[in-house]
Amino acid sequence: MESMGTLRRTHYAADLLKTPVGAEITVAGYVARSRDLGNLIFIDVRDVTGLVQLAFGDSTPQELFNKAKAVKSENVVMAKGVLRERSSKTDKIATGAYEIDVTELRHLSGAELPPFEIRDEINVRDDLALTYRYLDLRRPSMARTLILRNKIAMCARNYFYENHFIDIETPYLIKSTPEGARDYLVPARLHPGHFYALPQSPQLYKQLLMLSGFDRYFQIVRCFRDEDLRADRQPEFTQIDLEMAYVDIDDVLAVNEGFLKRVFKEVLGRDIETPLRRMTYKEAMERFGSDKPDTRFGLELTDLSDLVKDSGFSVFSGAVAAGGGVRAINAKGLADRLTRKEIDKLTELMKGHYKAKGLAYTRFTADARSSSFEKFLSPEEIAAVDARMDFAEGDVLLIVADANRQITYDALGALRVELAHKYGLFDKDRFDLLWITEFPLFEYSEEDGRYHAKHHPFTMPMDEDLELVESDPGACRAKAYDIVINGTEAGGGSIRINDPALQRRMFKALGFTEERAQQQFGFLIDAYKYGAPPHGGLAYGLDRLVMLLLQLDDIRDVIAFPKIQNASELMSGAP
RNA sequence: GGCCCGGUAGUUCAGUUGGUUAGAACGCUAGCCUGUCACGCUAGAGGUCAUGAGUUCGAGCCUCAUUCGGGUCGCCA
Repeated sequence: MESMGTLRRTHYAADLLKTPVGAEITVAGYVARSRDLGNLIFIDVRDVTGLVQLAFGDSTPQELFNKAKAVKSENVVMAKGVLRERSSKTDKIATGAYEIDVTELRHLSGAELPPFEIRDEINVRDDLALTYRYLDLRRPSMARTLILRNKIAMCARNYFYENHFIDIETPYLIKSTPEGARDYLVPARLHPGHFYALPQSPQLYKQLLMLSGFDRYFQIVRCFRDEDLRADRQPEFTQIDLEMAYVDIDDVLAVNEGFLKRVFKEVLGRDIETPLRRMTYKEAMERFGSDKPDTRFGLELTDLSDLVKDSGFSVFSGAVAAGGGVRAINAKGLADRLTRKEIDKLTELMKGHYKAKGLAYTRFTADARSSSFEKFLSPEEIAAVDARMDFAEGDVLLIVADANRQITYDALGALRVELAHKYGLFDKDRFDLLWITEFPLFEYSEEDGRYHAKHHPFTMPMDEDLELVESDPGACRAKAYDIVINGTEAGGGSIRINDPALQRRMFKALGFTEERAQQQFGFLIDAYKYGAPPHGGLAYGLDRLVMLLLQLDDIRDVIAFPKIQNASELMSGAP
């Protein structure tokens, strides 16, 4: 091991491209790979920006040459020398046309052999990579990802700052919230038996800031939810959180469209068309079976209830009679690939995961038209279904019928996504952004026998639905919106209630007694008595945004030190 | 909490119907090599087949349990 002495880095790998040949420069980093050709040695040094090749040959003094020979993988080195063009170039790496003719090499640190090779091409077991996450992070793709994440965060900061949003920190040790996800709890030493909760979001605080006169608030903030993990869900995650006063829906969406346009331009160099498309919750459910529709492909749902309600197939007629419905997808042109066996697999998926009773089908190949249900239908009914579905040779018709309409949505919504991914039915290079609006204000909980707030209890009802809060809560729509990108919810928000009287009605509809509302949200209810401008906001999942922009499918790939499925952290062993 | 998938050399994997000494590639070690860039060539080291029990003349392979990891449903206002 040697010290740096007076040597200091002058250039990163990426800087080579804008440095004149002949310059004397110093680089530093890890030995990614060395190639010893006998009387010629090449060493690839990796820094956070990329690779640079060190060359040792004819002009290298013997002592220096021997030193270069002894350097092993992942050792830390610093090298000074003259930038020159390679006599044989490669376009496989960014700096492939250049190398450094080394005059001085410092061997700053040895290194044990890492438990896995540090290369992007290699696919190491997740748990091993995460146990040695600090080594995993040396991989160039991880560096690229975290640099890009930073760029997105900077872009958000700049944009919102320029638009007069003020970054204000909100507390992490807060009062536990009654509804929603489970809270992480922290014991309060000075109050034995009492606990703080870690915030699921800064929701209440950002609303209070609007009442304090900070018209526009913004924060990139960590949030915590003690729920099970998924490929796109971590127990602690980062939100780009914002709130604005003196606004209605259109104002919030417009500001955020500006942000999205800028992020896509700055980070990916892509122009997205604004204003973004908007779709109501109702339309999204009916056409795509989901409140976060992936609109990069078709396979839309079609309601067949009216055509088959009197049919001899009791599964169909029964579902309609029970108040549910019969919905279908036409898997256009997939008859050859979607074999009977594949359909059976999909049926199991629908039954197992989405509570569908089954999956009715008609498969129309050049050889035959086979169906699980057509024998029960009249020729007129079949013809009517064909016409509505635009069903023809080469297609497969897939139908879910259920007394519960939601099940037909869930099952077919998942089915169209499954089909599209399995058979590559969309352009992977495309980005579809849209707003989903007019969410239901309430959601009925069978378990609790009462309505829950779908977004949160401070969400403003739509102006024309105000009376429905009492008369028909299930039909009442909210001033709530989600931003959906390629079938993923990237963010969401709402306009908040700023009228104490309306807030009281809301609590009442949710089954809160006056006392309970006061106990849990007293400070907030009181605050609204002292003058509250109309306001609303939105929060993005930063992790998901990074994932989407980089087209990654695991949220752990965009977080430096993520947790695994049981919410522990393999490297440190927490908790 | 339910269901599904997986654990074989440092790494990624193969391993036939249960049958002799468990293989490959990469990595590692040593030697040779003056333009490589996944350098090449030669040789070598490296294995409690996740753990435990069972079935069997015989188990990497079959059974059960445990454990670790992954996916998914519930859950995620």
